[in-house]
Amino acid sequence: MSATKLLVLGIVHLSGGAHGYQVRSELQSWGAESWAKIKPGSIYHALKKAAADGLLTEHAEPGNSGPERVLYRATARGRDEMVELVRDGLRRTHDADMLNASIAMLPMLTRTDAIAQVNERVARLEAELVEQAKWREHPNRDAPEHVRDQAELWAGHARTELEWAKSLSKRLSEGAYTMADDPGSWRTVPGHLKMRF
Amino acid sequence: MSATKLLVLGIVHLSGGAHGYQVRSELQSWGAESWAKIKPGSIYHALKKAAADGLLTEHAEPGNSGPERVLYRATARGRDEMVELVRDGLRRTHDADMLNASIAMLPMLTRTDAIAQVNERVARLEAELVEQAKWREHPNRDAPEHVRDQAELWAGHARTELEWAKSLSKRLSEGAYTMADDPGSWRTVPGHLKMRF
DNA sequence: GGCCAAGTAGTCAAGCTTGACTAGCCTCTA
DNA sequence: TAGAGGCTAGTCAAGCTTGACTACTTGGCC
Repeated sequence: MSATKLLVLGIVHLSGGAHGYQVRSELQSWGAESWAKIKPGSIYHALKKAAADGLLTEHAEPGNSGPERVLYRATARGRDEMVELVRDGLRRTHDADMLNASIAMLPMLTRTDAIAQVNERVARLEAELVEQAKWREHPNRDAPEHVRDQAELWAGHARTELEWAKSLSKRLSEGAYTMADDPGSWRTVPGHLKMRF
Repeated sequence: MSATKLLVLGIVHLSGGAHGYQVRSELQSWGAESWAKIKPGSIYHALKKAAADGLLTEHAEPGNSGPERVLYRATARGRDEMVELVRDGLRRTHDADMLNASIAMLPMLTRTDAIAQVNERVARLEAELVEQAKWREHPNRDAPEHVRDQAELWAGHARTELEWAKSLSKRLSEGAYTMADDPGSWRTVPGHLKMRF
């Protein structure tokens, strides 16, 4: 699960530099503990790891008020890696956490790129549904009955996701959201103004 | 994620004693690596942990042909704990892995119990959908636009799951599947015959 | 003025998961 | 008949996640 990594990198990028607790609070205000199941401990770990990997830089800040804290800033490599993670998360099926995280970080992509990735997802879901329908005609004798039944649920989820992805693609085409290449995006608006989109 | 624990305990119970590789193969034949994302390493770990916790017993078997191996058998406490895990997984929303694992182990429950748990899930999903609809009328200004959009996807999944759970409940009421209290269940059929339901 | 609750900021050990690796046996084939 | 490849069976270190814990500050209330 690199959803944690994606979200943590994303918040640091969007806010133009942040310390651990800030990342934690921001994710909390997005309701991310519930849909991404991220606990505080993981956030601090992910920040340190990303810094060790050269995706973020660490600046120790003496606590002006309150305890000492560490400021993290994005590096160019970090941004590239994160954009790649978002693209991957949009395409990859069977990974709800990554999808959720990627949606949250959608405006990191340019509009055309985002549309391309979402369309790729649509294509994959359609292919998997075809595959699954085939499987249902020739069920595996080894798998018990209720395991086959479970496949039914998965197919339902896939159809829901398919409709949703199609409508997202459409909305993006119609100009919804402020994407990376739009005026007023996180790339063109200075630091502390970014967090309130 | 205790889905691993549930599946591992479940296979050992259903087969009436198994060694690690057997559990691994059985899960593989169910396609469990894909829907439960379980890797071999986790299986061996889960078996050892369960044995340490008194949920399984360990019997070293000298390898008659091939390497040495360890036989695991279920204990009474292990069965109780597993039944509780299945019930919990059926009720708990927001945890796809547990739900999948619980469905796979559905016949561990008695029919009336299973129906009760599934109905509880239905009730919870309905409540959450109401909650979510309320939230959509008064969206949180702090959360960016696409995060709200993501909620849309979740609602879609919830509706799919709701329909599915209702139909499962109905099928169970109509006598589908061989449950724990039915003749021919895993509780009444001797050991090595159990794996082919 | 003093004390408690809540907020800020983060550490740490323990536990689970992952991916790569070991090692013996069996079967087929050149 | 030697070797490759695959199946059986499992180990292990490294990495990620979790939950509990520390410590300091601020604000409010009696």
